[in-house]
Amino acid sequence: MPAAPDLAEAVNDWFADAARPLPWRAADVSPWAVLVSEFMLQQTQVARVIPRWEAWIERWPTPAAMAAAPPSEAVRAWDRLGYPRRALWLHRAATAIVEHHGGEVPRELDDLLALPGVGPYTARAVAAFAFGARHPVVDTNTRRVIARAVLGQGHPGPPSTARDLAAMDALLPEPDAAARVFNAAAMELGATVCTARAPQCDVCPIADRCAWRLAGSPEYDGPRSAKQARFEGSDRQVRGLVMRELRAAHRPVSRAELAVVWTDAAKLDRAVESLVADGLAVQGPEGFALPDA
DNA sequence: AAAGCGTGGAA
DNA sequence: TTTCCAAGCTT
Repeated sequence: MPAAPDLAEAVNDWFADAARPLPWRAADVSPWAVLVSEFMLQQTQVARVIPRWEAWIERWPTPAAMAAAPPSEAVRAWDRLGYPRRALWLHRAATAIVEHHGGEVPRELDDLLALPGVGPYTARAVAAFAFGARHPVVDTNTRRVIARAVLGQGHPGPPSTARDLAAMDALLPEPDAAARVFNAAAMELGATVCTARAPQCDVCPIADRCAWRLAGSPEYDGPRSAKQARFEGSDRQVRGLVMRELRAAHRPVSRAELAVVWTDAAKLDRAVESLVADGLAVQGPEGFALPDA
C-alpha cells in the first residue's frame, strides 16, 4: 500500500499538462540517447544541454558510433558543458557497451551501474525512462519535493542514496504505469515549480497538502552540504582554461603556450598534471593535447 | 566520507 | 556584486 497515493496522483495529473517537451522525452528516442542526456544533465541545466544533446545524437547515434570516434572528439563536442570528465566517461561507457553488451545499452541496473560515470541516479533514470523499469529515481529536484511535501522541510539537506531511494520508493504508486510517470513528474515539479530559490506554490498541484506549506514554510535550519569552494582562482578554473586551449588547438600545445592562461606557474602545472591524471590531456614531445586513443 | 570536479543562469 | 545552485559521480 503506497504511503500517499493521492500525492503521486495529483502530481501525475499536473504533469500530463505541464510536462515540458524535452527532446529526450520523445517517443522514438533510443536508450543510448537517453543515456547521453543523463550524462549531460549531471549538474548541468536543461537549457544548456539541449543543443549539445541534439548535435551529439546526430553525430553519434549509437554507442558503436561513439566508440569508433577518438576520445578527443568527444571532449571537443562536449564543448563548454562543464565537468569534461563526463565526456571521457561517456566515451568509455560507449566502448564498454560495445565490448560487453553487443552495442546495446544494458537494461539491468547492475550492468548500468558498472558503466563509467553512471551512478545511482543515472542508472535508475536510464532503467526507468529508457526501459520502463520500476525503480525509484531520485535527483536533486525529487529530493527537494519530498523534503517539502512529505517531510515539511524547506531544504532537502545532504543527500543519502539509501534513504532518498527508500523515501521515493514509498511514494511510488502501485500501478507500474503510474510509478513510471511519477518518477518523471516529481522531477519536473521540482525543476519548474518547487524550485530551490522561489517556489511557485500558487501553481503547485499539491500546495494544499504540502507539509512544508502547512507548517508555514519554516526556514530550514538542519544540516546542509558543504559549500562549493570559491571558483575564482581555483584549480577548477585553471583546468577549464587549459581545456579550452586544448579543445581549440588541433595540435599539441607547448607548456610555454599554456602559460598564457594562468600566470601562477605552480598552479598551472598542478592543473595540467591533474588533467593528465584524469586522462583529459596527454603529454607528448611537443606538448599537451586531447587524448587520441 | 568529504572533497574535488566546469560553466553559466538567476536572484 | 556575491551567492546559490544546477536531471551527480568518483576517489
